Amino acid sequence: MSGPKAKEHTFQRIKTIILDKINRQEWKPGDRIPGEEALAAEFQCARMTVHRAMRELSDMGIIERKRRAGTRVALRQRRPASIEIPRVDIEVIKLGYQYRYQLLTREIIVPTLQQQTMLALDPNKEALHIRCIHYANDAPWQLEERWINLNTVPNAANQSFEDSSPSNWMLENTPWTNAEHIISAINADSHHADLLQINERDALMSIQRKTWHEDTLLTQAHLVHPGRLYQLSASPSLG
Amino acid sequence: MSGPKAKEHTFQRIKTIILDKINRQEWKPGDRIPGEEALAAEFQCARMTVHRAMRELSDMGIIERKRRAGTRVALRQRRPASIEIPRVDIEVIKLGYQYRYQLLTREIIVPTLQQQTMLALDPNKEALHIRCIHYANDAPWQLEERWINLNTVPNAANQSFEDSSPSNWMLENTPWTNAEHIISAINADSHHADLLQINERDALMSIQRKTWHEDTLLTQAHLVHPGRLYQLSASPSLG
DNA sequence: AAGTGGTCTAGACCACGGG
DNA sequence: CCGTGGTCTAGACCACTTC
Repeated sequence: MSGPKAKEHTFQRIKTIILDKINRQEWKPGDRIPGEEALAAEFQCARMTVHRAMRELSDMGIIERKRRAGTRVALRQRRPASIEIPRVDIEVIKLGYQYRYQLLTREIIVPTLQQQTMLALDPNKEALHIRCIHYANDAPWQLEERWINLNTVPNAANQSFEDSSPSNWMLENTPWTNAEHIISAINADSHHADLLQINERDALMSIQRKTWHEDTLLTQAHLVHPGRLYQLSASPSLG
Repeated sequence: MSGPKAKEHTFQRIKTIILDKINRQEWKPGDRIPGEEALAAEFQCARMTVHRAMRELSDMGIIERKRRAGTRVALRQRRPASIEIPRVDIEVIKLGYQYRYQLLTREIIVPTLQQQTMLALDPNKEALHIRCIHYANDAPWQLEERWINLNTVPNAANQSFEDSSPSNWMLENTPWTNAEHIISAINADSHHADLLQINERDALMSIQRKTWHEDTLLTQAHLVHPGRLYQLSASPSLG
């Protein structure tokens, strides 16, 4: 019973072979590797097919390519990793817990000067400020504090956010083009301790997310998780 | 003074146009997008060129493609972000601090049973255990605790690690094929407080990294940063 | 069964940048 | 300069999956 011979694509086969040579140190960092035409001849395929394989290896950071100079095994092995920051409700359910959402406060106010500069909001303009908690099996999972720019997302003013969380609403109703995350570890203050039902000074994982459409800020969120419960995992984005 | 007309590649132009239509909600999530042949006719180019553009959009998670069913704007917008876990010495220098490294302990011992299972090390086999600190301007920046599998990385036994850190040595001398990172927030214990010159219970950012070559574990590292000083940033991997 | 995307080819011209 | 990679073409056949 030999397994069904899944036909491997030529470009994938070439990738695997090149990767293998690099991993076995047959080609060491800095070494020049044969050009596309030579490889195409060796693998009996079109140059485009080799090119596809090499481009993907280049995207992975395994090799470095320069015109005229040719292709070399990358010297400095990067550690780029892909991290998925998931929708909080989906994540909680996927872990087998029951998800619940609670709105704490919702107000349309003028941010303080400090917040204006931090959030890149217009001075003296009102913005929507929301605080809410996401629960997993009635245990606080994430505290969310969010500012929404009413200039760019005016519809948000009509939403009560009593039943559905602003993060989901934003994701589903507002197209965005860019986002930035800052991940850090902080100590819980008395406020955090109260809301998240933990002790003061407990370690918290903090995620600050800013979301833009083109060049205009849509929303800024500060997401805080109890450190004991929460972890992010990152793995290399492989080809 | 119109800028120099940098020639934009056709596939890139197509990507931009499609992305723009999606961002402008002209094509909404779930909508079907014209097929490759239709787009090729519209853009007056070969189908392969359209395919390249669409494949990259698909890799970005913007669209979803299925044979026969066609291409649709992705319903569930993913938030994959790219995070770079840098070499500690390079990062410290890049921030403008002076880098210093100090070895604390280095011993070849048999891991405890708990460590054996955690590290996937062979039972009753010796492994190299290292503890060291990385400083930025004489302030502790990162505490590193590392196990190295001597079956797969025998050369490590000959390294003193007194002058250069094991993480750099591993990166430069040992090819690896896969890695996994777990990021969490923890409270400092008395040990941490002592070594990192902080207070007990201060928040720490913990990064646990396992590195493999094919299916064999090479090394496992626990990297701990004072939370006040350290933050990771993640941004979408754009095309 | 038929329409869609996925791969591949054998050429071509172009752009970059090291020799 | 000129070798190398980068893109593009106009076709072809194949694989998948829904109609």
